[in-house]
Amino acid sequence: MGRVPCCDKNGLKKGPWTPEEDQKLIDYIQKHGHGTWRTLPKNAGLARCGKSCRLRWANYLRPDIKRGKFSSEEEETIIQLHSVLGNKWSAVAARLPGRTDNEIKNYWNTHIRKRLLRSGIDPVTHRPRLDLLNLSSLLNTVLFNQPTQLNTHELLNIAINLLQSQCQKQNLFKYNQVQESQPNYGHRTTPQQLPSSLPYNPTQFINASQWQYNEASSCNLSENLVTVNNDLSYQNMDQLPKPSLLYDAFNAKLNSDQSLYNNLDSVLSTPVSSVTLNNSSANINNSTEDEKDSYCSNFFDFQIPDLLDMSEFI
DNA sequence: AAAAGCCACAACCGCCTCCAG
DNA sequence: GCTGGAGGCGGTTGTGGCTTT
Repeated sequence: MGRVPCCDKNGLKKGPWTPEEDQKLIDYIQKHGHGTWRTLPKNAGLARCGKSCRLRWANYLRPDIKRGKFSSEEEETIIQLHSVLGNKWSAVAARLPGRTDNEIKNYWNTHIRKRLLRSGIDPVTHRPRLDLLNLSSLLNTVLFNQPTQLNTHELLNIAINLLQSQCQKQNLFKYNQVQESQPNYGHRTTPQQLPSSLPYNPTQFINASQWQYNEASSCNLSENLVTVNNDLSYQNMDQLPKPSLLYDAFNAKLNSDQSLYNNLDSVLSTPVSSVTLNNSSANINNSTEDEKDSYCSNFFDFQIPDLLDMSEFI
């Protein structure tokens, strides 16, 4: 049989509220308070159900509602709260004075969720969507300083793994072709000078005068989960890696153990569902604006189009 | 200029929890 | 302890306005 409806809907109006209805509801509540919502419509002379009245009041007519565009601060607050509370819109709204759960929910679905997706962030887990990542989007994230939960090294590391895996799978990328087609990449060391042992360890490609780690990081793959152990911390932002090192590392990996790539290939052939980051204290989002500026200027010195062209080999 | 598509958001629906009787 | 009503909540839909074709 199901549940009895909250009110008798025969003859009750639905749809958008008219200004006259709004005024009746406001006048009644200001005079008597809302009391029992079920009996309010009749007392206020409204042909609506109590539930409709309650929603109209709570989401639109309440005097303490702040209307208008969400500020960037409010947007950031919503994202942070959502990462902790999930779709508990009423709980999120309780921490944003003047905003209703319905308004926040709508704003999330129409604006924030889409923005996160465009940035490669899963709006449910607030983690990068590795199943959608490719080299150019990764680099765009780094180069244009878009919000991300991965730091530069992690992005480069994953980009290398993904790119290599896909190149191996499709057999479209030939080492010699790259070597011949690439112009001078500034500080890039030649592939012959790079070690070919695996697993890939980024510290092997580091010029100590440019950047350094306290500890090396690692990237573990198992079934649908990628775990990036971020046990490193940067001495300062100027010591972050330059994208040219991606090319170096990439070349080095092309000479490396096939078995690892076969393993990567099998792992990455199924969509990766999530990423677990440990100790992400080096996240650039925690940096000051000056540090970010310095950090970005390093990248814009690099030949971005040439690097991005590498994605065409995928 | 008209039709189609897209977007934002108010409003609705159904399920859940709480609590009084 | 059980029942049912009231309110709360989150997902979804309807619709009007704007943009694109």
